[in-house]
Amino acid sequence: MRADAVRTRKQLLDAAAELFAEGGAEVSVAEIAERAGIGKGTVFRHFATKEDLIAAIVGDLLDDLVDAAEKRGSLREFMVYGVGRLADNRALCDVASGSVRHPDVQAGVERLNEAAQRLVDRAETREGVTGRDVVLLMTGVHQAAAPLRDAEPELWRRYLGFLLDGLLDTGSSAPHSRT
Amino acid sequence: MRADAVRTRKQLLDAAAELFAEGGAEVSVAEIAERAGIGKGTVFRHFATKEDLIAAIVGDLLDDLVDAAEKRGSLREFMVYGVGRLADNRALCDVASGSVRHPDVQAGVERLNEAAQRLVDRAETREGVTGRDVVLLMTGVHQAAAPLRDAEPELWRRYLGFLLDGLLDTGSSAPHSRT
DNA sequence: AGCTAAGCGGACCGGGTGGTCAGGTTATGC
DNA sequence: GCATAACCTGACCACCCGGTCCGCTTAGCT
Repeated sequence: MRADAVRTRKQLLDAAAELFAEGGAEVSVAEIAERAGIGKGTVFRHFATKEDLIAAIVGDLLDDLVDAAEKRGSLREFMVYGVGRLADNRALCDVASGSVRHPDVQAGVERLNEAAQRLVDRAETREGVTGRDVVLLMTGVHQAAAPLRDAEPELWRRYLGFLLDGLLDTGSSAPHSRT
Repeated sequence: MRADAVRTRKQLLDAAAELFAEGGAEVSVAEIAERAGIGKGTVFRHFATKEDLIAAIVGDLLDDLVDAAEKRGSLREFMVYGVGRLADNRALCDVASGSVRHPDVQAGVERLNEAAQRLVDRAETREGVTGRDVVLLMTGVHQAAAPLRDAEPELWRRYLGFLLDGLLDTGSSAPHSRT
């Protein structure tokens, strides 16, 4: 790959990551190209399809979450981190809601489910809770708080608290204790 | 209003209600007109804008939920009913996710929040829970289960159970409180 | 320096959208 | 039955989208 192509590709990926984070996967290719300072045709030289570009961006986000699942100690910590990421990245919300059907993305979600499962195995949760449940419920918590994202950006923490009290089977802290 | 116009309007509203329920608010006006057996121009004779049509349909759905909140005894029953409605009506999901900005719809949501508040007042919930929280959390529960809507259509019941255990402060069957 | 292929840009294409309008049709009051 | 206004229609418009393509530029090897 030629040196200038590498530079161009980086500009493209940076712009796409930024715009997808702000506006979700519906951001137009033209807009991304403009932000990257390149032509629209160039976008399709690097990625055959818009979906492929989305998959490249979202794949990194999912990898980051998998890392978090493996490095963070507790299920609770992981969920706090995960919902936080959902809250500041709309593209992640799009994959969570199933509107991104790219195979790479689905594989990434599968890896995330498995990583979450490992956390569940180590945690004391209600009977029958799976890693997949945890991942889905994180998106639910975020979606609930999303309409007030601007007015109350920290609302999801409260909602995640409600859920965790119903989900975790902690012998220590009583479920309904404040914060 | 002329008699034939009344009939036409009904056909339009029926078709729109059906299609919005199945496919959400993104269903095209052309599609609605076709299903109703009328011309596209006729749609705009009855509703100045597509948003107005959506608001008319969604307004009825919200009224139904307000009725449910007033007629159902318990908060739990209401939430089961509400999430069930979300599960079988995509237009309702769209208003829940905030993608419908019509003032009539916002007013409807506000009425729903108030009705939910009355249920909360009568229920034993965790401190500080509001009717608005309840409405938002219903959408969250649904959104969490939505990606598996086809594979496991009843999944939301399980997730709603988790949430209710964290939300309700039932003196009788304390969920996990080993106190 | 010069050759060549890789890289780039933006006009262009087909398809789909919400919305408009001139002109034909029909219900309804008289 | 007739006049007329309300009503309906579908061709049409402007706009936006993802994706293509060809002519121009330029990096990099020799």
